[in-house]
Amino acid sequence: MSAASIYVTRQREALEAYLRSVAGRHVSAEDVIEHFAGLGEPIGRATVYRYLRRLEQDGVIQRYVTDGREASCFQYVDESAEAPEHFHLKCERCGTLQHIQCHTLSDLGQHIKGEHGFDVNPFKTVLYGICHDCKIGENL
Amino acid sequence: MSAASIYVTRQREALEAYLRSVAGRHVSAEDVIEHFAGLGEPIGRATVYRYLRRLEQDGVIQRYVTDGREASCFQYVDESAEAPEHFHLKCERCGTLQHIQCHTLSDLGQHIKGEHGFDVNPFKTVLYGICHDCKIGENL
DNA sequence: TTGCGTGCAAAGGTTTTGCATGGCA
DNA sequence: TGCCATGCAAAACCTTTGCACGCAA
Repeated sequence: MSAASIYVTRQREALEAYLRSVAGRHVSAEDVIEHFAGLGEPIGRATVYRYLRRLEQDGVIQRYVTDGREASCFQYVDESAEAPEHFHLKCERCGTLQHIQCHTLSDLGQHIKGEHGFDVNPFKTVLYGICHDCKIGENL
Repeated sequence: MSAASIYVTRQREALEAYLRSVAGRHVSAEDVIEHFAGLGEPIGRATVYRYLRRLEQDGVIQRYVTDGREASCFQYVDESAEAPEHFHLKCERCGTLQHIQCHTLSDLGQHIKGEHGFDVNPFKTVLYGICHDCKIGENL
């Protein structure tokens, strides 16, 4: 599936290793850049963006957009490991992004596929709403 | 609910009328700007953005983000009329955005609220995946 | 008259692109 | 050696902000 990757460079190995190391979490391009800058072996902005885009096209990572001005986030698509199918829940109030795993959501995917002919990608999808804490805090 | 609106101006009336006239569809800020430019009575960029943000905060319209670089889209929240609770489906391949109305999705909202304490906002949420046509076209 | 609303232009943040150089195979 | 990958800076894109002027109340 990674037929596109022809040359193996220091930057690529470092980037892929880093992304794999944060497989459970979500990181932004800026996070990646800062990470390597902090390590003393910086990787150029353009390289990071180019590589992230490429990995996304290859299906190795998933990009998902959260809100308005905020940057995109990326996440390793680890088919085998401890990051199984899950959805993102983003609170419109406090901005918290949480992952949930729930068979009802898988059922939903089946339903939409069957009834509406649309194959939902749970990794990319972000459900918006108000989280528990915010709802209590504002007793709405 | 629109306690914030103090002055009534030509621009505001025109903007709100336009947004209401496209209640079913989704429009971007650019769409709005071009619409009035085409009419020969242009409204300044800043005014459009400021007003859209304000309407969003007042709950009159909903903003939802689709993909990466693309601009935000807006949509009138018409509680009473022919735009009842629905979800957005965006195809990752062809970019088409469709609306679906489906009680299973409402059920999902109930479930997430009950089980996960999260109150989903269907207007803002965009489900990503591959649409029927693209799936057939690429026979995946 | 008061002060919110408007519009222009400039700034801001994120992502892409042009181009010369570097490094894998 | 050939050609992809890198990095810098500049451009592109969407959105916000500063500031002076206009206009509703």
